Amino acid sequence: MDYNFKNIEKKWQEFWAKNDSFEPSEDFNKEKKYILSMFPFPSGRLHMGHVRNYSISDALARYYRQQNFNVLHPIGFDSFGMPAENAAIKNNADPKEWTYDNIDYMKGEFKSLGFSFSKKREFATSDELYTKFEQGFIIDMYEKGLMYSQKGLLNWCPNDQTVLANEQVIDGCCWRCDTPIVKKDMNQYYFKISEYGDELLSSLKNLEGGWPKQVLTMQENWIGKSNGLAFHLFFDSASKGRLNNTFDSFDVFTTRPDTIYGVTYTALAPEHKIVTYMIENKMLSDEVASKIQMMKNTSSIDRQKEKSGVPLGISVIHPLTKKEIPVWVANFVLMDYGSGAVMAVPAHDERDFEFAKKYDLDIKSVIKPYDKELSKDSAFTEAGELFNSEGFDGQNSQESQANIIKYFEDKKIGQKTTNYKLKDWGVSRQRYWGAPIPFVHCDSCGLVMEKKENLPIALPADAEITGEGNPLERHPTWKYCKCPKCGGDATRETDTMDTFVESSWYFLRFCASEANWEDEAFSKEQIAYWMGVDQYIGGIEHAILHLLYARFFTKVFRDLGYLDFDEPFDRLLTQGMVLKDGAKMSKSKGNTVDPDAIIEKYGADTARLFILFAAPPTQELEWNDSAVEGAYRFIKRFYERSANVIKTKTIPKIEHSTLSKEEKFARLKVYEALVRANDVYNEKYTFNTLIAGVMEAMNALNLQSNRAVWSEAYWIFSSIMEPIIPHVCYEISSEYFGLLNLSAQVVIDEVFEQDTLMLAVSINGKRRTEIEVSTDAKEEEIISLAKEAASKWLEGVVIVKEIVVPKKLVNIVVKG
RNA sequence: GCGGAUGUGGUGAAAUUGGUAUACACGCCAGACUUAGGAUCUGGUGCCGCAAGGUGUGGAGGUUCAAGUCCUCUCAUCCGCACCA
Repeated sequence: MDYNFKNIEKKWQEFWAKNDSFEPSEDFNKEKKYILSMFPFPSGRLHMGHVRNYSISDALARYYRQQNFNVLHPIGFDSFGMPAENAAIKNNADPKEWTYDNIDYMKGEFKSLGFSFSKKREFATSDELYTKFEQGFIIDMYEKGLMYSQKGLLNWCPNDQTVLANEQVIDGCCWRCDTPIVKKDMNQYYFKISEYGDELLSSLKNLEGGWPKQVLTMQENWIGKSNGLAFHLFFDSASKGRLNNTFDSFDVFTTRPDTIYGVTYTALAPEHKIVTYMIENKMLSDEVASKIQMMKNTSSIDRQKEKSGVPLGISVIHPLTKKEIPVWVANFVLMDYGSGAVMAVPAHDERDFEFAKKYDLDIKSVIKPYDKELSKDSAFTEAGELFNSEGFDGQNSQESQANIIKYFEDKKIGQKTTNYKLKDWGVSRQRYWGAPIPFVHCDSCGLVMEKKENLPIALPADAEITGEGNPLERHPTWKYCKCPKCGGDATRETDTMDTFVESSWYFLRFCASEANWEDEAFSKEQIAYWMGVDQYIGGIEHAILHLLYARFFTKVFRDLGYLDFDEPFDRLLTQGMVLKDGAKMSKSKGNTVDPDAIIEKYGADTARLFILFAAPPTQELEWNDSAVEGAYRFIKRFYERSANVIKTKTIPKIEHSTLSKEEKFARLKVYEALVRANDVYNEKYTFNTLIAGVMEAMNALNLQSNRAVWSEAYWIFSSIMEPIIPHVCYEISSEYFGLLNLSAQVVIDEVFEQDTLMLAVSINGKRRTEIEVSTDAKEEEIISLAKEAASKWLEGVVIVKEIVVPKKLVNIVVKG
């Protein structure tokens, strides 16, 4: 009866593989559950974060299978991306070979962990069959006007030699290699995600309850909606002349129209087109021009250190007071928000104040607090009462905002406007290992979409990857093609797509059964049945990027008519990180624990049990070697004590009333564990408490030796623990129960019925003693028992009140 | 600065949602079995105290018969965003 995990785990892994145990049914009348873990990048080996991620989803998938749901629990590989190319540069490897070798190895790891993934729906996003449909979608999006190309200032990573999306720039550095990014003027393709900004924001409401609050807030902040007033500031005639009449105005946006009368200067971003024009046409002194150039060259982090600016020597007219206002260039004005220009109200905005103090600009107060004096030493940024504001004097900030906007609109000099921080998603990358953008450049037809029947446009196998430039661009033949429209000589687009495009629809592809893979990306019917994902599980690091893009794609696909819902993921669980020695496991810190080594030493069940027992899934998990041993010991005991079980094809019938106290107690604990298990799998996901409940019940079982009680307990345990430690549970279940117990378990009430129960007795809320009372004892009876037991504490005091909380306690309130 | 969380034994963590604080596990201590134990089993283990008892969920107040849980203030830590006009 030795616990030989190696034999047991191998045996059941082979059994599951041979029986296709985890394939979803095509019967769409069954109730479904779609359980999805974020798919991995095939970096080579699984790490503990993966093991945690898939242990959680596997537990849910296996539970729902037992409950007779049709369960889709797929896995795939997010296999395009730069590490493959970097390996190619470093080791002269073929990115494709490198990727698919890694995938093979990781599939072996999945198997050795006993994860119940559907095998038949596995794919890698670098599969040409996946690229084929993705390219089709891109063409659709372009034709629908949801994708466009534009020259613009882009985030360029000099190390990775590619453009990055705004979302991929962290603190001014590349999200992947931490190299400071530089701005580069390039042509780039964009998805119009900003067009969906409002819906992406408003439908976050529908995710409340299902998604962690933190993620909702992060997305809300990222979208960054703000309402305000936009208007033109017109140059005075002298300034217009200086600008050769090329410009007569520029736009500004404010969320504080109530401060409009306090505008004393305005500021443009260093990259603003008027500034560029003035520099190019030598309208500024060399000194001023070089100062502006320096601002442009300064990274966004350094720009935050100190405000600086220069006057441009031109002025605009205040739209209401008609006064002249100087125009400055200021380093704190961002080109990519609003119009790249601001009206400055130093009296009521901290930045404007700081800038005005530094350059000795006018400060004009127009709002005062209701309850105190206006300070001259700082900006008053709160709401208050307007003054110095002509017809709006005396109004409060809030009402005046609406009134001032209306005034601008009535006079047709401005309008109510909504601004978003969310920018369009730049998706082209100058890299090899990605899905080619299926467009063709033709001298006579311009930009032409590839014909869908020619898809996929696959990568050439013989590209030279050196880390410099774009391998597709440099390939001797790949880019030369015929124009799909006129048939003339043309060239292919050599940019590839951001890998986040692949992960934005992979969950839809999983809904397609293998039989249809060649013909369609997915069918509407299959999608309608399987979507939305009932439970999505992954790391918080995807809170913005992936999860926002996937939501965007879902809405786009809806508008393209591919599907009929608005949000892809009904419930989201963001798992905590796996730590060792208080820090995130990482190769550079040398504090990693290799899953393969743990499996070799203790087996997959131990790894899974430890990971789910050590902390609730949403919390950080500290790796602890001796606690792993503890998990192993529990499984070993669990297995060895199954020797007490009698073989049976049904759950044993037990006459509860004939049992001893210990036997009754053991049954109580067993059924308490079952109740908790249902609660955990359906609602709470706190697997640690479920496991604790089973351990408690095991401890209680050990105090008695009734083999019927043991058998009933194991019938239930090997069912409710199977989602967590499947191999050993299958072993026990097949040995004693013919695998017939791996299904929904019925809670019986009689075990919870006790003859007597213990009530705590407290005096003034302080626990003093306890009493045993029969379950049908009357309240007076209980009180008198309690008084008797607590007599010691009742001498010389007056009883004010007696409170009986049924099945819990008696509280006696005393005075004196 | 704005936003989101989290603070409970030596450690990871429980607490049926206002009702016996510390379940379960790790660690530690003791005992048993052993030639031996880093195996296994049994028992103990919040803190102070010989005990009676006192005290205890970051801190200070409050509501309540009763607060880890609700309210007010406050401190600390972590995370995200950040010159967004």
